Amino acid sequence: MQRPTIKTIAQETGLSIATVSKALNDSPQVRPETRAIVVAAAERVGYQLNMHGVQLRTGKTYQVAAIMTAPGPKQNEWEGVEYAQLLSGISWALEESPYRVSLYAVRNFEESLATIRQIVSLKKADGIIVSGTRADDPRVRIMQAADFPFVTYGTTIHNAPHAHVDADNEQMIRHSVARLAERGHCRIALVNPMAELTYAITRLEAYCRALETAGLAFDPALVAHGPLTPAFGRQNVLTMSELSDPPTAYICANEASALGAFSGFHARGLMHGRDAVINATDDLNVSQYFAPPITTYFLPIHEPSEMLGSYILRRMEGEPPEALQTLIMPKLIERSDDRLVKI
Amino acid sequence: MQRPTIKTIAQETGLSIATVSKALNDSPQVRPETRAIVVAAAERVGYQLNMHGVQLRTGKTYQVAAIMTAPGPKQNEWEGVEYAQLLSGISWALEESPYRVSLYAVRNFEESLATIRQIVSLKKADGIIVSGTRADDPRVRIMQAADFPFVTYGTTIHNAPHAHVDADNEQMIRHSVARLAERGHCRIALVNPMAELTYAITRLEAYCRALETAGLAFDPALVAHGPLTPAFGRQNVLTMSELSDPPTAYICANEASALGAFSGFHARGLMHGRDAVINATDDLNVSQYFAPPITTYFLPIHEPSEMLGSYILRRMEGEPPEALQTLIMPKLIERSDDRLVKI
DNA sequence: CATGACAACAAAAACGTTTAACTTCATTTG
DNA sequence: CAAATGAAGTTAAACGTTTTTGTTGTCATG
Repeated sequence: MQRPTIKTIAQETGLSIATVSKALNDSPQVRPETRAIVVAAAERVGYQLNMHGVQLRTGKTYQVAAIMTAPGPKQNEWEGVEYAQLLSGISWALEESPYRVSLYAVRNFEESLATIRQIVSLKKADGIIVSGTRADDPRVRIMQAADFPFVTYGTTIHNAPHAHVDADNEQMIRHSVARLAERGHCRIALVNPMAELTYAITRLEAYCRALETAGLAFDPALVAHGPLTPAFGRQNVLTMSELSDPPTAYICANEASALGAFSGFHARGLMHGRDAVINATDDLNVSQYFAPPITTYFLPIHEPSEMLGSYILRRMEGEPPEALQTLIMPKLIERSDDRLVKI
Repeated sequence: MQRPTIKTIAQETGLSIATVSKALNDSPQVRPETRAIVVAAAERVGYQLNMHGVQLRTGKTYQVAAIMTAPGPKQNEWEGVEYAQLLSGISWALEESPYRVSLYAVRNFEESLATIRQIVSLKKADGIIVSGTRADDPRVRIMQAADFPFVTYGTTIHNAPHAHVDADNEQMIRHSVARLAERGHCRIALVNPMAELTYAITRLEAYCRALETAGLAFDPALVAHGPLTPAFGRQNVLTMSELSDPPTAYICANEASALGAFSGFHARGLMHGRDAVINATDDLNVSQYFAPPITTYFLPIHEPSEMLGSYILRRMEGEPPEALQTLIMPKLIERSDDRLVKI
């Protein structure tokens, strides 16, 4: 048997399809009794709205595009693993809505730009969620110029205000540096994401200011920018530990690089808590299983991701972007004392 | 200005929309010269196919549903992180096709069942990719009964043949056990996924057979089934290391549980290579950054994931499932000798 | 009582595409 | 040469909605 349509219900009830449609959409043009009849009939025949008809008629796609920048298949690096949780958070936030998340995996920034351009111009989605923002992000410009609803995971600096969610990197780094300084660290390394990303800039600035506040000198040799992979974290420890005045603390931007830093410790024969300590920003709460567990600023990733989902819904409803901006302060989890115990 | 449609091209060329449509779809009913004219006009006006029209007319959705079982937001466990890579691999495989991957995040098996039931009955997608298969998987039954194209990541045992991709767990475990036995291990622990999953069964059987071949006794106390989180890996080491005759080797089903096992080593004061060793199955190649790096069977996840993508395309083309079944043998990467060095 | 306003529904058009059925004309066939 | 065939188009219907416009009947208004 064929799948029932509003036509089926129209025949069933003796009403016109127009009335059926209006009844199902709670139009004030049908009176309650009629609506009840329609709804009952719909129930009876097992009617389910056919989205394709709606999409063609209204031009809406009921798709939210999630742009996911994942490394190419050649590298097998532990990068971008938190996307899984990010995506499921978004997906859950859209669960009650008619929207679905449509995945666009891209290899790099340029591809994400091209993809977004295409989605916007061909209206392949009603909203876009994008991460890895830059200080002046051309993707944000494109979407704003087209008045296209979007939310970013990460902030921008030079763009007009837009809906965004991010960790409060500024506060977090300030607090982190101050805390380590209190514990006697004078040489604090910053393992930062790639320099063009906004949060690299934010973190670097916060780092500099916090050093200044603590009366510590800034040394460019203690700052590194790059992909937040274990390889990168490891490499930084290998390099920096060879300095004449090596760091006694590493602030890693995520858990992957922190794990790599541990690997560097192992290679150099360094011991955590004696020669140096590692702190990190934690999305997945996995650093509790490091040996030893390390102190992190923990932001359960489902929080920002569900927020991204609900924000894009509200943006698509027409809510102004200014009302949809949140910085979340990650929670400090002290798993180690982080004072150096010189034996 | 409005977005051009085939109507625009029809006016532009003086042909009917039917001919335009056929020309663009390479129908043999239009002659090459006409086709060339149409294509040129399409190019000139910047025509792009509107999928909504196609979808309504043909009933095809051009969506591939990826069912992703992610843990609920309460747990913040390092679980299912490889989904990110899996999804991007699928997405890339579909890149040249008109299909998009539509994400369905579910919390557990029951939800995945309900979701698949819905996708199939309401035809919300043209194909489904699902993972976490069980020995007799009701989801597979549903899709087969509806003659719905699908590919599973993982095998089944009691279901009719279907398209699937998986690691060759049988071979891998046999090899792994034999290799450890060769190196003098008599007490080999198996940290296995949840018991209802097919690959738990496959691994367990292979484990038993390999023990027998090696002339070793099977001890149920050395086998554990559960969620492949770091917590689970850790817990198993904590428990098993307290046995009167504790394991000297742990075979972990993934890197997350292996990391947790290390955490257990640290808690119990065990030293890798002296008291016991850890081997794992590696998707992400991250265990090279463990301290010390461990021996793994490495299957770069982009391989099976791109295969999933191309298989679902071929299934949707109507290719029989029997031709779309692959077990991939992961590559052994020996990062440690794995003989115990009793000091 | 004629007029207009309003409520509640119906008719019909439209979104962009594919495709079955039909037309036209040139070419082959017996 | 009449009839059949085939090539290359065209016409029109259809997919399932939403929405504009139209119709009908009731009721209040002056």
